Amino acid sequence: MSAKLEAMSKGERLLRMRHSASHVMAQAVLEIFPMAKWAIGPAIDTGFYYDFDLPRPLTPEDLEDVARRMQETVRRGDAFAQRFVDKEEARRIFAGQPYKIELIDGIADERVSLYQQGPFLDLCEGPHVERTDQIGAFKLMSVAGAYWRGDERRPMLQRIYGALFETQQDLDQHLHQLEEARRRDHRRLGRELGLFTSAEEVGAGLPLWLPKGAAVRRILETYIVEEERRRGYQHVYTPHLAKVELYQRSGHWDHYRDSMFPPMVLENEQLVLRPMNCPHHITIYGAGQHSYRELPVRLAELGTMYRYEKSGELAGLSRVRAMTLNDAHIFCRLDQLKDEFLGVLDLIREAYRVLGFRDHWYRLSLRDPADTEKYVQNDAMWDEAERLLHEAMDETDLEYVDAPGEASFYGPKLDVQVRNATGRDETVSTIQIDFHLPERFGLEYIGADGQPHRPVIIHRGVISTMERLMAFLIETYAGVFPVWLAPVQATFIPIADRHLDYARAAARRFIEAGLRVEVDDGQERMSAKIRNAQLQKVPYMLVCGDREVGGGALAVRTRGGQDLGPMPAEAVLRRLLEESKPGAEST
RNA sequence: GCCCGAGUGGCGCAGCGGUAGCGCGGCCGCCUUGUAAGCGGUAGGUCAGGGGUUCGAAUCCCCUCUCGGGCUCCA
Repeated sequence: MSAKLEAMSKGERLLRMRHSASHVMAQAVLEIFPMAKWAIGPAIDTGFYYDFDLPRPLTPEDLEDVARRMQETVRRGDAFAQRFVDKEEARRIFAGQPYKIELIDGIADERVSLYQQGPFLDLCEGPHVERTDQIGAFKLMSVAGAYWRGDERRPMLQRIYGALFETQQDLDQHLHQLEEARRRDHRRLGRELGLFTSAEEVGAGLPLWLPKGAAVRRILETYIVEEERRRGYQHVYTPHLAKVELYQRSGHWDHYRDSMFPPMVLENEQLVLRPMNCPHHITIYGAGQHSYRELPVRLAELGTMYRYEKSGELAGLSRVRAMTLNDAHIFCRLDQLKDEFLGVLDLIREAYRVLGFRDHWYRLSLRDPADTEKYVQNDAMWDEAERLLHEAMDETDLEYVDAPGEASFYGPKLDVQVRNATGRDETVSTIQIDFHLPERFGLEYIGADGQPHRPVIIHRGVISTMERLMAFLIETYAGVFPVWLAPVQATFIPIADRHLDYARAAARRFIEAGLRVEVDDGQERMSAKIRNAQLQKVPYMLVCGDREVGGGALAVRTRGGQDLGPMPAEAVLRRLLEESKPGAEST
């Protein structure tokens, strides 16, 4: 490494290495396809990519060929040389390269920057390393389709992704992390642990919860409903469909129709599956009279809803077409808004603590000023809601980032983004301030002045949809659920047939006490039963043999591999009950 | 939805023009067992579905469905 490179921060150096590698890759691809058109090739988090317009799809063999050619360029150690030309000259150089021409047209300056290494000349601002032998350790990972400029109406290009790190050791570590992510993947663990499944005949994006997955879900639902009850929420039940008129009134029909299943037409009405629960809850609020004294009204429901997600967007449990949201709508006065917002935030933080979510950040999702058509038209309302959100957030000690363009169609929101096993962020919690729907539905409360006033609605989801939550939990714990969440908390393991009755009677006691246990009454050896329980990540294995049967004991083994020896059955039961409280640490 | 790749018994895989195989699991039997796999036997597949090419297709081609990696979109 040169002194100049060494003087840089590691981040700056990596950026240059990765960006330089993308040029080296483009050179290799052009050697193979001289007629190729090439687009852009930036550095990304873990490496780099470059987009190409090629005469045929790339194969894995092509990637090997590209990598080989890249190594040759690296070996030569060609210098990266920058030079500047005026736009006219640049257009001549990149004649026949429509993507480059478009990029040139988009540059404000009259002068554009070019970089050359060996025979390869590219439109590029840099920066780069000095020579091609300084790009570090890389591996070409995959070929993917990507729209030119991320616009689905524009041509689909072929993108080659590469991973790149400073040293082979760093690269190996990264590849190892990817391997680890695959090991934690909720789709794989969901099958191995018997949590959920899907069936071609049922349909894409329509998961089926197996008994063990359903057990975990029930615990989560019970936990959150109880937590909400303590915080003054009232739970309701509402149907999963409604007349299309309801969504015309709410505005979903105008702004959200692409994500809705088409209407079912029968007799004289059209019914649609609901994509959101708010209209139903709003209708409940609107069905009665409300005094300012009874606000806020907090209506909650584990609301099942249906969204038509494009087929290519579906993914395991984290992106589905039928989902149940931990939903609630808070109807309050303007002067209560901030407290209610902070109350929801507090609930979110408490839930994350209990669930063990650590890696998350706060995103203030605002309207995109450049594309206001996507949203309901009411500038004053948007400005006020966004101002209030900022104000409320600034009152907390939380850091957050503004994200223009991420708002919901009816209002801005605070999203809590959680990082999953594959390193991708997804929204788990959301708090939305809504001045719009109260207007559309003519909602009112009677104020102290005896006059009708308009309430504000806070839409909020705390633990997300049960589907996405399940996916996160599986990945967070790599399937090793804490005792309070484990679908099976203990497996009783009788050593021989003569211990079966004892094991069953003991298990009965545990079940009556509210615990989730099983008896492994198979014909295998004890050690095979232990192995099975280990693979299923059952927290406790309770061995029943001659030594235990006499004294009312259970030989306790933890899934951590610890043999705790015989313990009184009652002591084990108490311990399990203690660890079954929401958020309890498992030993 | 778009680009690329993949679908073989419940699961993991082999076979890639000439009559469908392995491991795990399942079932039956034997063993009666002490902290991560006891032994033996046996059943189970319209090779995702449909169409085509061929004397012959799991293998080649086309369409559909599902899954995966991305893009766009999103809880």
